[in-house]
Formats: sequence, C-alpha cells, structure tokens
Amino acid sequence: MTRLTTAEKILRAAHKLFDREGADAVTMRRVADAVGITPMAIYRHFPNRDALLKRLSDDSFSAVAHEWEESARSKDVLKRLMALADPYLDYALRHPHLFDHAFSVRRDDARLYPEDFRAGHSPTLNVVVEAIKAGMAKGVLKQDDPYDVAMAIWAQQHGLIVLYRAGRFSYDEAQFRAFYQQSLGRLIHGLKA
Amino acid sequence: MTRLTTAEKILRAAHKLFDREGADAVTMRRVADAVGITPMAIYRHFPNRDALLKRLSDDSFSAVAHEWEESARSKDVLKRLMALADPYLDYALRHPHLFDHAFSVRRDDARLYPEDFRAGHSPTLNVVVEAIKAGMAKGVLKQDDPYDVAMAIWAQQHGLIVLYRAGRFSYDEAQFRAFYQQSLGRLIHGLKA
DNA sequence: CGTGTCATGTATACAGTGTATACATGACGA
DNA sequence: TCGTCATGTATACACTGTATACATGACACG
Repeated sequence: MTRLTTAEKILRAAHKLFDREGADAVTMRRVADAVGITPMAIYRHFPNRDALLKRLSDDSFSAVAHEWEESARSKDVLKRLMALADPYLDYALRHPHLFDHAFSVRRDDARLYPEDFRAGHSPTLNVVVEAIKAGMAKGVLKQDDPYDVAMAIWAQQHGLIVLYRAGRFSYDEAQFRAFYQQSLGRLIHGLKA
Repeated sequence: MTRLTTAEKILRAAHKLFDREGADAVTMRRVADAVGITPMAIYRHFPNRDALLKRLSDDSFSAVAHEWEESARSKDVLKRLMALADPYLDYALRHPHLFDHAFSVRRDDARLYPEDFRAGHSPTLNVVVEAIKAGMAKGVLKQDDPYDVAMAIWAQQHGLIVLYRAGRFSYDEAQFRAFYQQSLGRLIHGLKA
C-alpha cells in the first residue's frame, strides 16, 4: 500500500460516494468526513465542488479510453465495429452515475463536432473512424463521410444507454446488452456496401 | 383573460423559470415570489418540489404528443418516418431544460420497453410503429420486429439530441437539424427492403 | 540556532435550500 | 351564529457550498 496524498484520498472518497449513490451524495462534508479532514480543507486541493466532480468523471472516463483502443484488434471490420461498442456499454453499466454525469453536464472544454473530431482530437472516436475508413477502403462499407458515420453510431449507442439509464427498459443487464448489440447491428447493416 | 387558480399560477410561474433557467432555478421561494404567495403555500397544491417538477415536464411533454400524431399524415412511408422525427427535435430545441429533465430523471410511472410499448401504451411510439408496420406490409421496409426498429430509431434521435444538449456540437440549430435528419436517413436507409 | 515563508489544515459564519409544524383567516352550510 | 374546511402565513430546522480569518508545522536561509 503506497502512501496517498490528501488530494488522492479526497478523490477516492468522492469516487466511492459518486459510484454508489450518485452526484448528489458527493457533498463536501461527506467527502471530508470520509477522508478525516474538515470540509474547507478540500478547497486547498480543488477550487470548488464542480471542479472536484469534473475531475472525477474525467479520470474515470479516460480509464475507459484504454480498454477502448484495445478492442480495435479484430481484422474483420464489421466485427471490429461491434466490438468497439462494448467498452462504452461496459463503462455505463459499471459506473452508471459517473456516466450520467459525464454526458449530462455541459463543460467548456468538451470536444466539439465536427472540428475537434475531424482534427483527430478525440482518441476514442478516432478508433471508430479508423475502422470505418478501413471498411470503406476494402469495399465492405459504402462510401460515405466516415466522421458523420461515426457520430451516427455513437449517438445510437448513447441514446440507448441514456434511455436505459432513465429507466425506460424493463430489461436486465444481459437482455439490454443483447438489445443494444442488435440495434447497433441494424444500423451497421445499413452502412454495408 | 380567464381567472387562474393558484395551482395554475404556480405551474405557470414554475414553467417560466424552468424554461428560461433550468430546473435548478425552480426553487420554492422563487416560484412563490413570482406568484405572490409564501413558499409554504405551494405545499397546499403540490406535495413537494419533485412532484411540481414532474407535473411540469409531464404537461409540456404531452403537449408535444398532439403535434406528433399530426405529423403522421404523409402517404410515403419513408417521408412519414422522417417527418415523425421533427416534432421530437422541435420540442427539444424549444424547451431544452424541460427536455433534459423529462429524460434524465427516473420516474416510477415511466412506460417500460418492451411490455408497455408492445401493449400500445405509448401514444407517441405507436405512431412510429404504425408507419413501420405499413412500410413492411408494402414491402418498402425489410421484414423485422417493428417495435425493436422503432426503439432503434428513437434511440438514434434521442442520442443525437442528448449529445447536442450536452454541448458536443459546434453546430447552430439549423446545422444540427440537417445533421440530425441526415443521420436518421442513414439508419432508415439500412431498414429498406 | 532563530526566523521568515509557505503549504496545509481548522473554526466560524453566512446565505441559500426544502420542508415540518403551528397558527390565522375567511367562505360557506346548518 | 357557529363549526368546518380550504387556503394562506410565520417560524424554525437541518442541510448545502463556500468566504474569511486564524493555526500549525516543515523547511530554506541568515
């Protein structure tokens, strides 16, 4: 067990609360209690509560980016596109509250479509775009704007998960996962040459 | 100008705040001030703040259902499906805060997929399903489960709007509308026979 | 050895929140 | 005239984020 800085302790305590009970449970007083300091001590490490929450969702989301890139191994382009959808769903199911927060809160530094994505500033979408470009080059996919196609795929996945998170499905996780893949398959099928 | 009951005044004042500044702006004290009563008087008409917010989003969303049904007139099935997407986007653009709230908050009485939708309990999705069934009967659309297809379409629309609302696009409203229709067109294209 | 300086913590206080509780007022039917 | 009931007010409480002022201890430098 390595020594933790206070800032790290704060992040861990806040992450725990966030994961288990959602953003509303992450109050300065509860985090401080969990760490064993006073609430105001948190302000020595984070400018305010919003910055703390933002840091939490940034960190946990960037952890997913790595799994993502490793899902891009399969040679079959269509299978690769399907496989790329899994880490996104996995993350949403494993950290539902963080997922909610990461995409429901406006942030000024968010990457913007199209310019930032077309410039390759999104490591996650880049992987999808690469797969799409490869598919188009091989003639497996229809010629189209790969970035627009990637966004359409992302939106499809995201929309399903948001509706699931909002309690619109009676499916359990396994059933929803099947439905998610089936829906995505429909979209990808329409993109084939 | 007809006489308004206090409950109606409360709803109007709250709606105004909600529409302009979002859910956080709807505090009991601000609503009460706008109506000209004390905060506690609101509790004579609504059990608590959550119930007031829920009532607001229910009301404003059901207003959209009517426009929706009237969009189902075109004879060409494909055009009809595209036209059905417009009221949803219109609502989201005109009442962004209410839209956010209506779909980000879990509610116990929400209709559940699949059972409630397949039983025809959702007037809005029913219209989409009818168009899809007609398309499949005419041979314009591939044979498929019409409810699953309707959900895939809904998720596509919803995902795009949620990402737009979360500030992921640099598009203005007109540009985003074009992108929205283009994305939907891609999905529908894949459903054709 | 002092003795600043600075990072890091605490203590207190304030304005804002939802809402529980107790009381007031006025309309209306018997 | 006298309940009764719907509708309002007044006050208070626990909780929130955080501004402000002060304390403490480690460390570099004369």
